[in-house]
Amino acid sequence: MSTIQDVARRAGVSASTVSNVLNGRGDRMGAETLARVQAAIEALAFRPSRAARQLKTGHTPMIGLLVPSIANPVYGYIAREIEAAAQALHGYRVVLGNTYRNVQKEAGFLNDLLDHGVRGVVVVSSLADETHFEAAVKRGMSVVSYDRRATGAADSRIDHVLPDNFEAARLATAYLIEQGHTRLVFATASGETMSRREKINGFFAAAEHAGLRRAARVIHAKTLTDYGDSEMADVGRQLAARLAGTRQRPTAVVAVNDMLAIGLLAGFHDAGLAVPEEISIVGMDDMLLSSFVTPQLTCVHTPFPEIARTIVERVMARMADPRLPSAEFVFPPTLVVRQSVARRGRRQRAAAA
Amino acid sequence: MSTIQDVARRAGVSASTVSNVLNGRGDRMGAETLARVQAAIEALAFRPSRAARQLKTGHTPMIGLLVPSIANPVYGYIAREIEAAAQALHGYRVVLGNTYRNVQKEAGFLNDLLDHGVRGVVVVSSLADETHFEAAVKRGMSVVSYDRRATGAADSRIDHVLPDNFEAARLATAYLIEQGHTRLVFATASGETMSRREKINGFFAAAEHAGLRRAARVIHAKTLTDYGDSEMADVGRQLAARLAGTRQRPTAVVAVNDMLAIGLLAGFHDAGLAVPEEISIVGMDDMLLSSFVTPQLTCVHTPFPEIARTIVERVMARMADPRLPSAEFVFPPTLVVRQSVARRGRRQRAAAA
DNA sequence: CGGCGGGAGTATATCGATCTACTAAACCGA
DNA sequence: TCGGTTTAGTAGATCGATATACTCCCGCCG
Repeated sequence: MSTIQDVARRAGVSASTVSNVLNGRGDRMGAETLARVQAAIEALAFRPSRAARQLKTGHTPMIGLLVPSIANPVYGYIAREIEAAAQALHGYRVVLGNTYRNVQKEAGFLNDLLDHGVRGVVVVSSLADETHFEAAVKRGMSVVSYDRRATGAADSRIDHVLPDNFEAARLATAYLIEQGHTRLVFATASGETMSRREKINGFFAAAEHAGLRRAARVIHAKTLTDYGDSEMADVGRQLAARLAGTRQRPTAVVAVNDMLAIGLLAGFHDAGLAVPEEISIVGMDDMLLSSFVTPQLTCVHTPFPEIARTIVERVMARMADPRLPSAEFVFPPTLVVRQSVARRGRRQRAAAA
Repeated sequence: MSTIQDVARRAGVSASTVSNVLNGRGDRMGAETLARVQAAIEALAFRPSRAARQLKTGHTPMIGLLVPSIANPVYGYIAREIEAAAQALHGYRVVLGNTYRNVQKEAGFLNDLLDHGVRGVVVVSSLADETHFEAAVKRGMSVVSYDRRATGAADSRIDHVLPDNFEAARLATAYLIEQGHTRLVFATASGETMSRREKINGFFAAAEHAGLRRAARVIHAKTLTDYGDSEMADVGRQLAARLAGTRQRPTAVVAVNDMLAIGLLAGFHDAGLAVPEEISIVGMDDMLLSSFVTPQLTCVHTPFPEIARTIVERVMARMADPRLPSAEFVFPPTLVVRQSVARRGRRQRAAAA
């Protein structure tokens, strides 16, 4: 590995001059000197050491990315978009950490990033408690959070990017009602994240609006760890088993997310209940696989690529100016109709009664 | 952010002494001095700068992780395991890169890692051409490759960890034959990676062994980009459509991986073909979602957690001693029987004829 | 009493870049 | 011809740690 000194020597100039070339200040020297330096850089295949650079400048082109578990396809999808945007648009690399929704792990990751001189981080779907992020902000970290709303602390300097979870659930529920469903269930994992809370509110709002508040209820099941992966699908499967055995079975269920919806699909299939003929399902997220399950999942779409771009732009902006007032970016959901919801007319209702 | 100098001043010692404390050489000083230094570190919440450390030592506790696309759930799963192992077992962080199976992107990532002083990298499912990795090795990088076999160059200093792909396909195919299937197809994406080649060989070997070589064939479809994600599932869906329309339809298909198998499931469903009653499917990988699709996917299991641990141990070992002779670690596959394969007796065959 | 070994701790060069402040020469107009 | 301004380029401090090669002092042995 050659250093800036080697280049300087070979080009017959000082290290300062090489540094100037490196940093786009080629105009501060003669054309021929510039050419000589460039030739030397080329010849030695010289690449400046990031560590040395960072030591002097305090910057390094990296951001952290914290997800509950990258094995969850939804987080994988966002992660891909974020990495791609950071890299292509800003030349930044991404340090990935699985947090398993664990405060210790999150705090540890943040500390390590700080040690490494990384000054921007994206936090995906973390728990409600934001205090460790605020500590990091105080130590100079720019934090952008995905899928969490701002908490109490008004001037926390943390940006929040998120889908409109209330509206997403409202939309899903309203669609079911429109299709003639009246006995509705919202299925989720126990453990309250912010987004779950808001989805539940949206669900009830839609039910209320249609005068079905009393026929709408929420069911949930515990997970061992609550960080996603196939566990979320497991929850769906359990919930489906429970619902299948119920008297006065609901005719439609709104799933807190697509992973859970996929679990419901599996569980209803196990129980011999046909979806959507006997029970309808709406998911949320619209993950890459949602159109590959049987039946194809009707769900609320989240615009992940746009969201990822916003997230990345925002970390970059905040790193450039940490005093930026914190902001919230809410993305509107849209409904994607596929095959997991059936129309339920008078006929079926009569038959069921 | 306080520095080692601040700590030294506060403890009334030299920076050297603080450095000694930091690096576990507390025995080189009086007990009371040690205590004073520790107190100062504590009081200032001092954490040494990685950049400075790295500049001096040439090391940084990070490895690179290169995947075709982290949005592909299978890669997400391995990535989670690798990150967890690197972090928990060695305190290393992971820099993630999506390569889209693109040599330029891979080479660029490798260069960036080298610039950052990262000296170990895990390469998942890359293309056959290994020359850019060898270039990185020459520049001091320790490379461990997953799911590729060693190429020609005998002393490439690259380790290879992989499932036994030949055996995996052989196992899947043998199982189908055992269940009475005779018209077999191996479904894959076009574009030859090493692992695909070996799986195809295993497929034919099993067919041959059963005297069914002439009834076995391979079909494939093009992908735009060939890096996984939902595209692999798309290929499956296309292939299913094609197969559904064939005279002398196969009775069973071996999918090159679970993502493609899921696509087949979707495609056959679209075409009104029942799986497994009318056509059976075996997948490979056993991804987290394979037991959640309908019907649950029978597939060959890959022991990802063990594989991940081996990979991590190997990068660490190689970073500790780059002259380690390169090695290959092959993991045996096992069959997981679920619901996507039906037994096919004389009766069905007669009916089909 | 002189010298030697070891314990406790420090001075200083170093890693590889950046950047501010400087110099030396050329140029230029009056 | 001289001071002032550009142009071209450099010296050297600096970022924050590490590590080698010291120093200083004490005790102990012969």
